[in-house]
Amino acid sequence: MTCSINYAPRLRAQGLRVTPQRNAILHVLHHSGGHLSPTQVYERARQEFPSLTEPTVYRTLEDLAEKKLLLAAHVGNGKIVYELAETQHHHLICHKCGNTVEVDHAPLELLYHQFESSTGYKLDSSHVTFFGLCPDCQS
Amino acid sequence: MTCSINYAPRLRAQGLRVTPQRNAILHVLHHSGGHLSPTQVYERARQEFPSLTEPTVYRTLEDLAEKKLLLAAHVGNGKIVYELAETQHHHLICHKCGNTVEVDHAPLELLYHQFESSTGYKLDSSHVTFFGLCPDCQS
DNA sequence: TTCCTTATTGCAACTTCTTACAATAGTAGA
DNA sequence: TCTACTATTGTAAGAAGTTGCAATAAGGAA
Ligand SMILES: [Mn+2]
Ligand SMILES: [Mn+2]
Ligand SMILES: [Zn+2]
Ligand SMILES: [Zn+2]
Repeated sequence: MTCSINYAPRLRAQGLRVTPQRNAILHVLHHSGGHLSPTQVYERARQEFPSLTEPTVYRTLEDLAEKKLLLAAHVGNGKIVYELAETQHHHLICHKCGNTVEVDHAPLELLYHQFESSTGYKLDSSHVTFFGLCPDCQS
Repeated sequence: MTCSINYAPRLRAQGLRVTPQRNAILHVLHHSGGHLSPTQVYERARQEFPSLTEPTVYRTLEDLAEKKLLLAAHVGNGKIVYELAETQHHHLICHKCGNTVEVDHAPLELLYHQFESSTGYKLDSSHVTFFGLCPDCQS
C-alpha cells in the first residue's frame, strides 16, 4: 500500500501529468508482478482510489503503453493484458490451454533487421505473441 | 451472390455441419478479399441471411479459425479481423497510423525451429503480428 | 421418407469496451 | 501564492462482445 516507489519522474519524463489515478494503476501493476487485464487493473486500483472509473483505466493503460511505461500483450481472442515495461521479451501462447512461455528477444534480432531493411518499418522489440500448441496439448 | 464456390466439402472435412449461416459468412469473407472485423462480417452476411445473429457470427468466426478455415489477426488494441486461410503470411502493423504490410513466413523458419526445440511448442505458421512504426510515421 | 441424435443457432441478459463532451485539477508562470 | 491554460478525468450513453440455456435443424440410420 504505502510503497516507496515513485512513478512521478517517469511520468514527467514523458510529458505526462502526475495524477492519483495514474499512480494507483502503476502501483497495482507493480505489485501484481505479472500481466493484468484492464478489468483486473480496474478492480484492484479501485481499492486504493475508489472514485476511479473504467474509461480512465482503459485510457490510462493505452496512454502509458504508448509512452513505453507499460507493455501490452495480445493473449488471444482480442484479449489484452498489460505489465510494467521492464525486460524485453516475447510470448508463446498455447491456443488450446492458454499456457504461456516467455522467450528472449535476442533470437529475433536478425529477423528484425531483415524486415526493417526490406519494409522500412522500425519494429518494437517487445511483446510479439506467437500462437501454437504447448507440449501437453499436442496429443 | 450466386457464387460457384462451395464450402461444404471443407466444412465436412473438419467435421462441421453445413449451415446457411456458415455459408453466408464464408461467402462474405471470400468476396471481401481481405481482412474483416466481426462487425463487418455481421453487417454484410446479414444481407444474404437476414436472420443471422451476432453470437452466431462471433462463434462461427472462432470455430472456423480453430478448424483452420480462417485466419484471425490481431491488429492492435484488442481488435481482431478474419480472412480466409489461403497463403502463409504475417503482418507488420504501424501502431501510429495502422498501416499494414504482409511479410512471408519463410524468414521465420529458422526462428521457429529454435523456439520449437527449446520450448516444445508447435507454432502456427501464419498471422503473427509485429508492431512498429512505418516509414512515414518515424519522423 | 421418417425418425433420432446432437451440433448449431437464437434469445435474453449481461459484461466489457468506447465515445463525446462537460467538469476537474495538474502545472507553469506571474 | 494566485491565475490561466489545458491535460486529464468523470458522466452518460452506446457499441461490441460474451454467456447460459432452450429451440431448431443438419445428417445419419432405419
Ligand atoms: Mn510479457
Ligand atoms: Mn492476413
Ligand atoms: Zn496447451
Ligand atoms: Zn504509420
